[in-house]
Amino acid sequence: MKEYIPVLKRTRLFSGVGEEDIGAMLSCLGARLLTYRKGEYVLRQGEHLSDIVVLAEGCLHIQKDDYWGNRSILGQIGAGEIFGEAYVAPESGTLLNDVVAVENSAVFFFDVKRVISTCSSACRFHTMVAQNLFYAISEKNRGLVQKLDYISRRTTREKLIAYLSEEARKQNRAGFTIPFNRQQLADYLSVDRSAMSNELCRMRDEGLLEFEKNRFRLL
Amino acid sequence: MKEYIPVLKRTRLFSGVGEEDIGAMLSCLGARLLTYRKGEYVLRQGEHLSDIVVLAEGCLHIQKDDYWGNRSILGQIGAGEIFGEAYVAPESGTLLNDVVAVENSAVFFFDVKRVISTCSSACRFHTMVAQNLFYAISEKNRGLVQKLDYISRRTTREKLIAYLSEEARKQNRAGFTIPFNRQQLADYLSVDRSAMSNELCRMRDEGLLEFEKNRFRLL
DNA sequence: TCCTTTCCGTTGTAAAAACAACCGACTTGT
DNA sequence: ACAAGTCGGTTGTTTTTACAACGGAAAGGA
Repeated sequence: MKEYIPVLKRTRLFSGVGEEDIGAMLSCLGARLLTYRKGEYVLRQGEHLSDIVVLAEGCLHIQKDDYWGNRSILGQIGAGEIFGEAYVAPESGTLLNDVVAVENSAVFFFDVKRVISTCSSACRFHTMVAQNLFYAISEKNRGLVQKLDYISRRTTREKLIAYLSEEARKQNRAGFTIPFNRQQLADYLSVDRSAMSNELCRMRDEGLLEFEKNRFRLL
Repeated sequence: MKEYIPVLKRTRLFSGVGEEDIGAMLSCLGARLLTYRKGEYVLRQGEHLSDIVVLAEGCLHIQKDDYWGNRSILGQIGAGEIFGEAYVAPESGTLLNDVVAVENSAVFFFDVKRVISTCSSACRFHTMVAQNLFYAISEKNRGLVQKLDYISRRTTREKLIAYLSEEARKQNRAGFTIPFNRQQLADYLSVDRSAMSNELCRMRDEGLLEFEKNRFRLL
């Protein structure tokens, strides 16, 4: 476990906490470290979860098989990232997805009850970890609300406008770059790539915007 | 402020806390109570927010005007409900929506920093309120992930299947009722009502399911 | 340099959704 | 009992998307 403390130190959850303090806190947080081989399931859809999951090493996929066996990959978890925050409330429903190791991986599990109840012993930074977790969920929440705002538009054009306007506003200038290539943007907005590419060019021809690669300018 | 303590007692945030303890906690949580007349803005898109908002009385709409002035209503806040959890992280982006009073309303604002940092004085239930908030966000998060899972499907049929399967699984029986009428379900899934109604009947004719009003049975 | 891969625009076709409009059943209030 | 409103199904038309397939440009590696 100790060997991963430098990794933990760089995570959102332990931001602002020193390595010695992390080491001292591990038992107090009920930390468990498990390793998985490529292809193994870390969590399964339908299970209950009462731990916050932090990936120390490797790569996980969040995926779902529908009842015809079609698999869709909803997300990826890289080293240092958190998972499970949405499922740890006492009355929470079960996991909505499978989590599978796509590389050999090392995974920390922290008992959420012990994370958010400050312990009686003298963990100086326990409160900070709890707050980090709180803020992490809060920001994830905002990201979900935003994505939902884009995706709930009816047409591809509306989705693009919603996304690009927000990105322009956020970067606060006429020209801005987006962190996606075409395929990734299409996946993010849940539309077909070629249809989206089509729509983008049509909007350009109508004089609504300009673009080159992932650099855009709204007119 | 005191007159709303019975209302607060029934909220998710103060669940498990007695009225006297709530009263004692109000100042310690940095509570402010503001009233709004019907039509007034409570919060505006683009603002920063560092408070958790609890509606004590009235009704608020979460809405957004796009840059052509088209207004869309994304949600409603009823008495006792919480808002703002997605925006209170220190580095969080600004509010993505307007919040408007559609009735005369009374609104509590709680400084989020004071909610999640247990105070030095002897607020016995402060920790419980912080945990309640944490779990509330966590569950809201799960709801968003789930909705996103439905809406990101390409066709109306796929959205319906995703939603109905999950609802069947959740209620754990072949027959189940949904908490929406047709228009509300269409709004929730972000599709056209008549197109959805069409698709539902087509699925029924194909023998995939049966329904009557808001009672369904998957076959 | 040559080969392979990735990225992105383009086209055509088939499928699906949006939209508008209408109807009958049922509820609700007066 | 009547009028008004809500709800859900249906139809037909137009718009939009998905899908498959192709080609050229650019990037990267052997």
